[in-house]
Amino acid sequence: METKIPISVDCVIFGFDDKELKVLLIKRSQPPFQNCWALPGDRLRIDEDLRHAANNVLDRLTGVRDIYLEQLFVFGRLDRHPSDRVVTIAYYALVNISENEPKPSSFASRAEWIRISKIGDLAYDHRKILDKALRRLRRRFRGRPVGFELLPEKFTLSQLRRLYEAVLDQPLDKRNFRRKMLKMDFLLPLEEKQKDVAHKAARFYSFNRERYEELAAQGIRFEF
Amino acid sequence: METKIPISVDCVIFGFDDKELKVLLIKRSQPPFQNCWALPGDRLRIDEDLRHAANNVLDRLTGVRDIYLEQLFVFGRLDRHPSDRVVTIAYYALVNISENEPKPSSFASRAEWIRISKIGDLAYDHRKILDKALRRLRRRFRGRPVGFELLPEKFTLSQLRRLYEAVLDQPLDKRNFRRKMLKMDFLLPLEEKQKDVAHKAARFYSFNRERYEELAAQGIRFEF
DNA sequence: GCAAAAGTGTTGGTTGTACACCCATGA
DNA sequence: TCATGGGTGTACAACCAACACTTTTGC
Repeated sequence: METKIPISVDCVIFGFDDKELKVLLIKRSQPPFQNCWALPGDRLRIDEDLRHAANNVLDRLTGVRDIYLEQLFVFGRLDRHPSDRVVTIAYYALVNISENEPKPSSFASRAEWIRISKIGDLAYDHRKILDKALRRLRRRFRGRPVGFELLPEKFTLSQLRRLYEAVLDQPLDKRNFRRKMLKMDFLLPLEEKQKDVAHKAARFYSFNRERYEELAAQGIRFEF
Repeated sequence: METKIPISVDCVIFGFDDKELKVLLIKRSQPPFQNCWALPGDRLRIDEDLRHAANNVLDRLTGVRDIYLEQLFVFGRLDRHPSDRVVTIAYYALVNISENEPKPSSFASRAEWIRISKIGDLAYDHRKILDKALRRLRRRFRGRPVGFELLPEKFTLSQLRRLYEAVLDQPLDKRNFRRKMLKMDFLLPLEEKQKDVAHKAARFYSFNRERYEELAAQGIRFEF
């Protein structure tokens, strides 16, 4: 009985443009699913480490590189691929859109940031993979402070709040949000403020990752 | 470039004997890692669905069958197998020890429930897999009411508390635990009480899964 | 001066935590 | 009658949700 099976990796890359949550998709230039939108993904080679493979695939198809990919789930239904049996390992990541301009290549004729709300069906079972990634993302946002990867280095508390509102898909009270976040004590207030805005300039903050790790190591729980 | 890769499935099966958390292990009768303890696991066949494969493997090696296995993680380091490259998909489950007496067969010379605290190193990277499963188990126990699978159908609140104490590895206040659990309103108090115990007989409860699903569907969060 | 977003406190209700004694039972 | 675990209540602290006005800025 055959026990060697093709494995692929697929990447769900989330970005945020200060208003909406987006995902990095490619348009396939080849069958199967020619001209369909799909998650960037390709076969795993036998000498590739899994996470490296995911990074390589992503780079090959979209030019996005060197990001931290986290394993999401394995999808292995017998019928998930139209011809072969292919087991796919899905990875996901959060990145800053403005620092990751996609450039299509290989079998991707296009590679673009697409708004979540505009995404319909995708190639293979990629829509299911995306939905799973979205559920995971929401759970993560409630359970601990993530998502700083989706923002620029310096951000205002309103930007951070809008991100949470976009991901959790619900409005959040400005004052309570601010208090809760600042109490956690891993946001570093900067001297710098917004400029050229038609309203009171907001203070910038940066995420103090070291402080966060320190607190997390002490077992502190950051519920949201 | 070769892109077909052997895949295996490994199962981390947790049980609880009213005192300690245990895991179902096999002793391998074949190389590699002959005579080492290992998680029950074997190759995935090309026509097997993933979860079925995990159930089949578990049944073949230990006789434990028809349990709900949840996907844990994929382990795919290039060096995790001494000769080939094998990517493994780990599954985990919680079962009631007294209803799942292991019977070794196939390449398992033994199949036993082993106390977590007694487990040293295991074959392959199985120790790492076990550690990951333990971390997941603890997180699950905090985040929602799980673990009823580890108990008999009817159980006392003390049994439930001892389970939580064993998994979370910390003592819990009797009164607070009781209040918190009962407030969640998915434990069904039964008329039946303990018998032949040298102290006041405790009331039995059962887990009202329907009520739980109903509450969960309403978006109620059960933090512990 | 107006539109737009920033920033700021208080209150009432809920929840979590710490803690100690009496009860029922079998040996 | 003693040892064992079952079962119960309260008080204080911490946390959360709801809510409105003043400030700064560019146009």
